[in-house]
Amino acid sequence: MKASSKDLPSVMTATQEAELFASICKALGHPVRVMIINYLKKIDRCLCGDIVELLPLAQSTVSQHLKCLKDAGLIKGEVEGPKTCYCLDKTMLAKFSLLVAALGISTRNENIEGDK
Amino acid sequence: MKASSKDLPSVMTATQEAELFASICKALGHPVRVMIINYLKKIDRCLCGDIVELLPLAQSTVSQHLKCLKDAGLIKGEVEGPKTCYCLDKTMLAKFSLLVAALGISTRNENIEGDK
DNA sequence: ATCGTTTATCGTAGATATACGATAAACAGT
DNA sequence: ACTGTTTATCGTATATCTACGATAAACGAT
Repeated sequence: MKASSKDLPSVMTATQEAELFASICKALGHPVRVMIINYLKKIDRCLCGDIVELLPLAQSTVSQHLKCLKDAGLIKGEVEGPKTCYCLDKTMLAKFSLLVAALGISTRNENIEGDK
Repeated sequence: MKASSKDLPSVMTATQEAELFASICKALGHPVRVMIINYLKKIDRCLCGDIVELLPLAQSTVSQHLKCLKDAGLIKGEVEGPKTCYCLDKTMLAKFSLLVAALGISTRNENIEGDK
């Protein structure tokens, strides 16, 4: 995407919020990563190997998914010797919740342009 | 040894909810599509051409993004002669809201596996 | 029927994503 | 130092995504 035009209407500007929201959604856009998030929500913290044992995926693949979630800021990894302990980053998840709320699904809708 | 997909714990099962959530997130995982959603939220309904005029993208590209959002169920397209009028599908957006709420990072820590 | 408008789809090129095995790196314990 | 354990990263093959132009399809109006 080019998105360098400054004369675009504000809704169509690639705002930081839209970018952040899209990047989080992208990270959550794979079932395995959603499952990992759900799993972490349940057990609080875990090692990469724990997930490898639970999923029919190679260790390198799981590690890659974890990296994806970590790059998006959704989880944190704390190195403990040769192991890495992962947990949810609740700050980012809360931020995500706010962004979704800002998508505003209410039945009300205000007309900004006035007409069409 | 690895568990076969039948023995996976329920959190690690590719539930319909996880699949649905991931597919919605995937559709929202591109800034342009987020902008389109925001735009639709603002003006309620619009044509493909309206968006083409606002973004530095080819018509075919915009149409592709619209198809992506439509396939994910986030928007509806209503054919009006040679034109197609797009609007948000608030039902799906509400569903998305619920799924995000289920991710819920707040103090409440309920289990989302019950499948409503 | 023909023209103009609008949109969807096709074909395609280049970039990302996703999976894997192999390997390297970082320790803990002998 | 050596071994075993755990994880990250590299290289790679395949698939999907993203963008474009060209074209087809649908329709209203001449």
